[in-house]
Amino acid sequence: MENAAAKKGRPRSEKSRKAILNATNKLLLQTSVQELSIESIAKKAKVGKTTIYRWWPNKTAVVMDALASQPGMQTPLPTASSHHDAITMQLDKLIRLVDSNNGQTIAQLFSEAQASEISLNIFKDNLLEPLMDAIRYSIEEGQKNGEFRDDIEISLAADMLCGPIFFRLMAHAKDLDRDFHKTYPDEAIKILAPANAN
Amino acid sequence: MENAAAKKGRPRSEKSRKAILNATNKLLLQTSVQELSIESIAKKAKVGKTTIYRWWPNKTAVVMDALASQPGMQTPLPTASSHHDAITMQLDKLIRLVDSNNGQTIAQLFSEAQASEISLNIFKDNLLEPLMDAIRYSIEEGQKNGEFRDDIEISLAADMLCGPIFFRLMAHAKDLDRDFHKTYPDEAIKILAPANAN
DNA sequence: AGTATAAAACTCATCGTTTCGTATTTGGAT
DNA sequence: ATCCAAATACGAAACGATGAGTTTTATACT
Repeated sequence: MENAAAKKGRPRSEKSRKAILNATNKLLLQTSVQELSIESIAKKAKVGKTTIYRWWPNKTAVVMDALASQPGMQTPLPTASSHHDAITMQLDKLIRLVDSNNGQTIAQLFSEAQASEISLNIFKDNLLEPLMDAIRYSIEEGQKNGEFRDDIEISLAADMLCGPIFFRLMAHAKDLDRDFHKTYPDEAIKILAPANAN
Repeated sequence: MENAAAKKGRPRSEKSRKAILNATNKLLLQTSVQELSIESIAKKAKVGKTTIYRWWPNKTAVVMDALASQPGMQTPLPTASSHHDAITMQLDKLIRLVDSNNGQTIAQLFSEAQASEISLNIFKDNLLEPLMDAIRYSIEEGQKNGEFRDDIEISLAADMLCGPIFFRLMAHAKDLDRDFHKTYPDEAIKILAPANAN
């Protein structure tokens, strides 16, 4: 359906798309994802509601796109000299992400995802899994080369590294402070330290 | 307003209250907290919508009460022989809680709390903080008597113990499986092991 | 006598869909 | 190249459905 260069008619307006994502980002500075309505986006973007519904399945998808469209969301990590460093850098990046203006939005997206299977998948595919995959990969490689202890399941270790960050974001975001930034990654990675180390 | 034994007239109907909480619990087996409407509760409980609004401030409060009214939610922990054991038992209890029928409901309540300050406080006061307080207390005592290392902040350690459980509940509840039950508490508490141990 | 109750009607907001007339682009024919 | 017709996206408006939270009223209970 998506192939077939033989397609007539008017193409999707890139102008509308940008206006919509832009308006979404602006509105998110003032309201929560839950309070945000498709109608308000349409109004702010000076666009018909139909246009939004045509291109996105639901609100979560729009917000996710809007988030991704922000500059700075796509910056790759610098290469690390060890898997240990790679992981602390990834955790550091995650902490900065949830402590930014977008932190609340991310928490709210994660929340929306609890009510709808579709939203959960959108959230996972676009944000959570890429992040977790990278961490799981680093854990696996670090286990292979002996940097980490290998008597812990990879998926469990990844949850133990990332879980507390999301938990703090949702339970008491105030405490995502400088001290947490500084101490958490180093503290967390200890769970992977080989038994003979320390 | 709530005191004053000198009150004439009809008192609050305990029958209505139970019917409402009961209906809420039943409906929660079929729908998410987000989808649950006060109207549907009223209808199922054969009660006027007004009655619900008179006694609870919002949906979160009703659901919270309904959850607490279930048998098994109030069971105290057996006394532990050490703070180490106390914590693993508390973690075990938390895992059983979120892996029960109520797991999804708890995740959804946590989610609702992200959009509303009132809901967040209801959730924290009734569920999260009692739990976290107990764990923080055990950490503190264990640090005092030398059972745990004391070069980690109590609040951080508590988040590192509980965070992964909530994270798994919300991100991939399927993996709250028997293996997780069995391995997580023992694995998690290692973060508190003294440096010379192992 | 006083108050809680169920039921119903009400206002208001928003959702997601549908309809409609218009604007715009494309591909093919000339 | 130029024009035309088909195809499609567009904004605006209206729709029915749903549910929130309030108000009213007559009734039941203590």
